[in-house]
Amino acid sequence: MEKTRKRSKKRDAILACIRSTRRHPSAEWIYDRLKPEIPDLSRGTVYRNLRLFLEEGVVASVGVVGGLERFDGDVSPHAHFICQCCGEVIDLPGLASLEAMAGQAEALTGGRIEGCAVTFSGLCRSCVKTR
Amino acid sequence: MEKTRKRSKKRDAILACIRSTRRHPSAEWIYDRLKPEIPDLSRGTVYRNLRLFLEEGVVASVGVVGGLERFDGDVSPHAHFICQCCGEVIDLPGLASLEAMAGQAEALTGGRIEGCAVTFSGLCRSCVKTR
DNA sequence: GCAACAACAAGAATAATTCCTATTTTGGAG
DNA sequence: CTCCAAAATAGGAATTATTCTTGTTGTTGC
Repeated sequence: MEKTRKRSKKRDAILACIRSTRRHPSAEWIYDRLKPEIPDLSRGTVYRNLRLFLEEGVVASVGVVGGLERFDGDVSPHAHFICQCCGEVIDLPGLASLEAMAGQAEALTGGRIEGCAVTFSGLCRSCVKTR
Repeated sequence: MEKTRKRSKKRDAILACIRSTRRHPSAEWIYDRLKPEIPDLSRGTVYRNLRLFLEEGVVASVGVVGGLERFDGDVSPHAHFICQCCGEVIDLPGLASLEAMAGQAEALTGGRIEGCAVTFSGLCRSCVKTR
């Protein structure tokens, strides 16, 4: 609404859906969630708009978990924790020294850095318990 | 050689191939490179052994670039830079505060952290020039 | 050498994503 | 409001990386 430049109800619904959850959804999850509400929604539309959002920078890709790419409506720099057991993706805001690292990386590569993903993996608290 | 517990010439060749390059190869790249040398090599063998190596911890997954998963024979903790233009993956060793971040993350999640991937993306030096 | 078992080849099967074409929706102009 | 051109979409076929299956080959220990 605020940032997207182009029209379309479905596009808006997809973006709203991503922003409405902290679950870091996959394309299929978004499709399943919106389909009842918008019966004539097709997967192609979800995939296409996700790519557009990535280009525009209004959503970010968190990585691939269990073969499905996961997205995040929060594009501010922050890290993620991915549970190898249940596949849950958890935000880790406020991690220090993230920008310092980006600076070092830019100096090392001599390129232009546009994104930064810090991802920890392991077992989340509840999966640790059940083992 | 030093670390793998099980037999097989082809398995050894695949691991040696990964360790012989800094290009962070994909499964297909490994297959293409070894095929002339080992004509009766099949893709299944490459994929299966890569999964085994991941389980054993002798190789690491760097992420998916352009739809292909990329691997790294260097499993020591270090960051990567991925060029969005040419797809090159560059090592960034010696980045400070990586372990401090892992500690913070473990405290935040209350889970068990087993892996850590720091990935910067953008344009590499040569791709910046050609733009 | 031979039995037991792990590794393998070959290609079929799977599944996420992209692509293609005809149709629909949108926003603006008359 | 109506009509038009451009943009977006539906639906499903096509693509493609990866996994799975079956029968074969190679290896190890005896």
